[in-house]
Amino acid sequence: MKQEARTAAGAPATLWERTRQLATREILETALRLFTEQGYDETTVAQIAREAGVSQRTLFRYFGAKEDLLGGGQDRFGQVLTDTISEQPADVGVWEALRAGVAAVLALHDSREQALERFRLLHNTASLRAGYLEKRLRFQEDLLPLVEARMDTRAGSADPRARAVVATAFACLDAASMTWVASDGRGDIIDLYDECLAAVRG
Amino acid sequence: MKQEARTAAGAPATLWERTRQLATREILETALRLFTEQGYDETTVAQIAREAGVSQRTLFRYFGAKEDLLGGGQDRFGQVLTDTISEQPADVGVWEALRAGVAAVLALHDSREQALERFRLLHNTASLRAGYLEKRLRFQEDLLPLVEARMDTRAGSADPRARAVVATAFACLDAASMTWVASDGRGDIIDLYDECLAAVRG
DNA sequence: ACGCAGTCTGGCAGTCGCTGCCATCATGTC
DNA sequence: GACATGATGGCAGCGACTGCCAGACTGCGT
Repeated sequence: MKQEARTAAGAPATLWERTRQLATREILETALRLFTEQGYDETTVAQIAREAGVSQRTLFRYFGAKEDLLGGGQDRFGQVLTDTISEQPADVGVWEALRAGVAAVLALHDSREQALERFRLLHNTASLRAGYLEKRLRFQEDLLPLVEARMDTRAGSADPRARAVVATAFACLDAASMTWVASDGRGDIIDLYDECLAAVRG
Repeated sequence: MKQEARTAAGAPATLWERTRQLATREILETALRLFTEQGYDETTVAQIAREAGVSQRTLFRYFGAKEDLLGGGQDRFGQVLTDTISEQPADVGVWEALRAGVAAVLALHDSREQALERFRLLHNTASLRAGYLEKRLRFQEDLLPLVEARMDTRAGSADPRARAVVATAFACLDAASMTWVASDGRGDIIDLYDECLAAVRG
């Protein structure tokens, strides 16, 4: 705790961190390659560890679960979402604020191809969807207070409307991304999202 | 295949079917008891099998997975949903048809207490939610053609609107049931559902 | 340069959900 | 009573994941 490693620029201070980053990258790349080559379920953690040159035990110390090997740091998504939304001016409506959050998260992908590959893997693999949906629920829970602040919510805990609004936003995002994948990445997801919302609130 | 067992009334024809039903019920009751007593994740399949007086192997032959031990035959939910919606007259709108389906499924529970207990277990157990959400996705996929038939959907596969509508309906159902559980089962879920939809469709 | 302390690593065993295989036993039929 | 048709239970095994322990390594003070 005495000497923080520089997170942004510059080489990491200690040798440990350097090797750690190297191993992390190696594991991540191996995993993504094997996943796309032979599918998520057909790839065992043991295989990834073997080909990445680390022990299975170490791999599980780096990444707590197999899902985490997808990379992209999905946990960051939640952060960006809540940050973007809470940064919106107070007079911006709920739907607009949510849209801004969604757009910010979508802009997080490195490239169109990478996004397409991730979404494709996600929507086509049952075991992955489970994890994604689980995280999604946590995001929804985190967003709840922010959304309630922008709606005149009833007192007490028996007001389902904020929950419904948040869940609907995610539902539209899902529909949009699924359609986007189905059409092989034509157009912009955010346009599809707008279309979904229009269809729902029309 | 030569002598069908009577499904509805009367004792089942063969002894096998009788014992089978008995074992099924015994397992189901034991499982539900243990789940509510000590939680879902804290209850092992081995324990259920032991206390129900069958081998673990047999238990897995009766129920393919641990989730299925929750009973209620959630697979039936999907059937009732699609049936109810497809039975709606052609001039009934999408939202109304979906609402009818939701109401039909909710009416499937034996009692208010049972429904509350199930929803509570569902919303509080991560591993259960995963399975539920997975099934939900299948239901959504099954509903898609029915909903598209009631909307003037664009040609091609790049129309996300039907997906969005279905997903929104489920999102509202989720929000409603979560709020219902949070308020310990006060009021009717279907009323909360209506409130959610009203909030979304403004 | 050396030793010590704090980490990191790999391997082993074990848990839990779940499946395939096979011997055994009960059931229904001829 | 003999025989085919299942149902059952036990065993081994897989895959994700965890706890534990010994050994290797790095960083730091001397």
